Amino acid sequence: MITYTIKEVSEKTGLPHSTLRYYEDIGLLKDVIHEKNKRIYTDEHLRRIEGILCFKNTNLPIKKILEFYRYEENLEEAINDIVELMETHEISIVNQISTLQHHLEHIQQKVSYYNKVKESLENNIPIPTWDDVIG
Amino acid sequence: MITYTIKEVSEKTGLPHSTLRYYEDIGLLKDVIHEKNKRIYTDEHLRRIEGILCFKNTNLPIKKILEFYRYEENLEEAINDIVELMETHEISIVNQISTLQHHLEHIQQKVSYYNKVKESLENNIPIPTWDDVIG
DNA sequence: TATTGACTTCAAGTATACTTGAAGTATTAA
DNA sequence: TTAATACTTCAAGTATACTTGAAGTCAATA
Repeated sequence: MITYTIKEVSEKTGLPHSTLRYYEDIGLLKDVIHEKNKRIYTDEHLRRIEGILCFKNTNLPIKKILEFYRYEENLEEAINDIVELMETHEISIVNQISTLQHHLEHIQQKVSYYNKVKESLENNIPIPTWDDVIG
Repeated sequence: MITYTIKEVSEKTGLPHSTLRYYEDIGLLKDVIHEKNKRIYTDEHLRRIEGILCFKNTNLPIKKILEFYRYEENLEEAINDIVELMETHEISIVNQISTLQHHLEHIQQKVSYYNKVKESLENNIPIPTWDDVIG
């Protein structure tokens, strides 16, 4: 079986050692082998970390990620909870994307505007108003 | 001039009183009029809060938002900084969107998978593996 | 054998962004 | 005039997610 040191896992996942230990402390990473005072990780741990990062990067709070894995351990009893958690999270991501897209347009307008301002200042011509550029 | 109480601003912006006071404390909201022991807000404040929320909702940290408004007060000297801040932020938002879109696909697969699991449990048929549903 | 390097634990500290609570003030309604 | 309402200040507390520091362990090389 292929195994990894904490350093290798850290490099592969981009998570610092401290975070890997922290995730283990709070029960997010389970069954990490402790042998001769060293942690040993397997591909299963790497997959789990990938999953954690997917949740984390979509702004699911750690408590909810923990909940998800608790449910997964009792799939039969918790199937409704797990489906609801996932569907709610899917909606959350869709909403996050549309919020970002909406605000992106506004930021792009700002980029336009301040570039025009910059140009005007460089050429010593009057600074445009927001409405000159955007309105 | 149209003015607003803290309550009205809170209702219009969705920000609690405490947050409006906090933003004022840290210098994010400026020139709020204090009259007869009450705060008075104008449409300019509302526009400023809109801007703050645009930045906040796109995950620009408060320190950077403060920086932006400090730059804006010295547009001529800080035009390069402000353009850089905005362009960097634009890129950040584009990256956030694509990260979310990428992870959304994975979450949608999970939704599919757990819905199949749920169905199987309800019909007393064997639970599919991930590869059965997704692979 | 000693020292180096890579790990270990555990408690305490940090960063960000607010929120809460206690005590006070001003305006209005009874 | 008293009581209710709606605000006010300011310090301290909270939530989330880690990070840091000090002191110790283990195996391998000098």
